[in-house]
Amino acid sequence: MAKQTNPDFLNGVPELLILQLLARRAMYGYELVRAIEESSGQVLEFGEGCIYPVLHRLESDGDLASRRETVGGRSRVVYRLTASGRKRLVARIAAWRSIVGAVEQVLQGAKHGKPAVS
Amino acid sequence: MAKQTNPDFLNGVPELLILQLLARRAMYGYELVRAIEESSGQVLEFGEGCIYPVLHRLESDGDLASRRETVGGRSRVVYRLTASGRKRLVARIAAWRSIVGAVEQVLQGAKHGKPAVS
DNA sequence: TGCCATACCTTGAACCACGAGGTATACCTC
DNA sequence: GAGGTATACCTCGTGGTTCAAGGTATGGCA
Repeated sequence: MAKQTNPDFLNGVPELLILQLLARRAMYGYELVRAIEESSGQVLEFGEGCIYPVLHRLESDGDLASRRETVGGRSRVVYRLTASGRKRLVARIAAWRSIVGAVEQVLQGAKHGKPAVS
Repeated sequence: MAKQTNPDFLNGVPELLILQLLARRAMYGYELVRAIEESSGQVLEFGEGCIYPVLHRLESDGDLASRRETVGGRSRVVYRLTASGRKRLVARIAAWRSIVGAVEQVLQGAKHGKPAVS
């Protein structure tokens, strides 16, 4: 049995990936959903109900700016990274690498912390 | 001021580390709390309110077995990994590496998924 | 005309880390 | 012997986050 609750290791990962992808080029929500799937080799699949709230929160925090665009009669909301968002991305990546490094350290049974980054 | 909400990347990490540390040797809750801090170089610090519920859940799932021990008048609950828990650890590590690999792939801007593991 | 893909959004539930609080015993100091 | 600190266990409530499901609307295709 052993119910698997939901210890997926995703937490802040959508935000990190959104910031990273938008750092390369401006995109709209629906595009981001599939860009994450494709770019991760179908390993990471976030639904729209997960992506949109993050976009709205990041925008209200000033980390994203949106611009309405109409292509072929279709209305899209295109997001781009602001300067503030770029700083947030750098901080998030640093935090991510710190966590990953620490977990790997435990998994490999290291006894003493090493100052060197990967 | 760009509130930092709580996008720590910890989710299932306590469970993973507990399983890993108990795979090496049996430990009790209070010991685990500080073993995680020390073993991760003070990067990961989980409170007791986070560790104990995980221990109880893992035990009720049959992944841990507990044994009461009295040392110097002090009562401790020592946990050890069961066969089921060992399988869970292997699965959790595989999931962890899969996630980390996928995120790194996106961060490095890979376009096509590669079949090879890291 | 009907169907699917595109494109956006909201809502509700479940889950998890975390802080704060609570109990009890041993050890050390005063 | 009185008081504080460290050990050792536990529970509760809160907040943030993922996620499935549902809802709306338009364009292209058969």
